[in-house]
Amino acid sequence: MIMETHGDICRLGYLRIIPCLLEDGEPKAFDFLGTLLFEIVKNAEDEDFLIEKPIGLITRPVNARNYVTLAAELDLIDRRSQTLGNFGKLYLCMSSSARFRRLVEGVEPLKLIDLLMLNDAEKLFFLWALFARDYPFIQLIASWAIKRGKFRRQEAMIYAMEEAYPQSLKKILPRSRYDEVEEAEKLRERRLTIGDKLEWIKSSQYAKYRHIAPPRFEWLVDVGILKRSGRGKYELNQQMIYDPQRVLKLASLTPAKIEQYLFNDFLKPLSRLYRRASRHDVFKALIEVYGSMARYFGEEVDLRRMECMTVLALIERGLIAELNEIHDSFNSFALQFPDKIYVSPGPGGRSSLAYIDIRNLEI
DNA sequence: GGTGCCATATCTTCGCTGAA
DNA sequence: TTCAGCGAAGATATGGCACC
Repeated sequence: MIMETHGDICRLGYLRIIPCLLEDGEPKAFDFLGTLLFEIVKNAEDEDFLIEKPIGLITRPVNARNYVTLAAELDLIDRRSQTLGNFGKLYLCMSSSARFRRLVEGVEPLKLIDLLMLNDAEKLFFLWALFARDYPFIQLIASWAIKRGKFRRQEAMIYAMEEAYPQSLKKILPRSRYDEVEEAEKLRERRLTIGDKLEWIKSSQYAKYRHIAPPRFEWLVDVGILKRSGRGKYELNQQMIYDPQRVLKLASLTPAKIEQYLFNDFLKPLSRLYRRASRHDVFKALIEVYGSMARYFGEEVDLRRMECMTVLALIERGLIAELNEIHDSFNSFALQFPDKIYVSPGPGGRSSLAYIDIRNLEI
């Protein structure tokens, strides 16, 4: 679960720049990254887009820095080494990252709308990262939001902080930190003792609410589940590419089961938007994804992750294939080219590692 | 009244120095 | 060589305020 958030960090789109800043492999202090991020985005203009009054814009180095912290929480950055984290490496394996590389290199400027809006593959990527890293808080919030359909921010904050937050802490914190759970369970009681609304809004408890709950609803807007319907109001996004019932199912799963569902049944509604990938498409995408992943993770790459990334790579090309199909294809390619494609057990036997000799493989 | 943005106080970690 | 003490730098939590 993401423990550090700030009211500023509402836009996931900015996070795509951060892995590109770390691609050289050199460790970078968070303040330095924040300054770089600020310098890159400060000149992005877009008068048409600004009419919609988007929130969470980077306007100062200090809020750019808060985005760097969020990137670390989402494992785009590895906090200890201050280099690329696992999700940061995975994002760089997507072809969608190319334009942010060019932006960082100063080759191609981008408009504000390009910095903030995610394409479908990126929406799925961030949904994956959020549900994996903010478990179980984001799941509870997403379920509540879908069941409500339409709601005000105030009521959403109350639910998030007084129900979802204590439940989530209870699930993830060890017994030694049970006092934090007990503190969270008293939030409602404490709020109710503050009679005056003005006093409530000025209270430190309200300040805490503002920094923890609202960004999460904005993230659900960015991944396409919710949409803003006026100041401080949200509703279900009727144009969402997903099926709300499948989002509810996804929100009920433990992190270990998320990938299996997200990249299989969850994708079925996308079939009406994308052309079915052929075996040749799948093979080509697998080889390319392997090539990218080998660059960041070494020659033996996590098979499951490679297959998930292949789903995203196909969506980037306007094609769709589910994880099970990709897995079957990989197995048949491994049988066809046993000397060039093989799988070995990963550390601890939990995952499988794939190796593909791409130099001598004819597609 | 509610929201979004910005600043800063406080806490934590890191790294250097010198004494044992 | 180890470790305590200290200052600096970095990280985090919270509060204030302008504006809608």
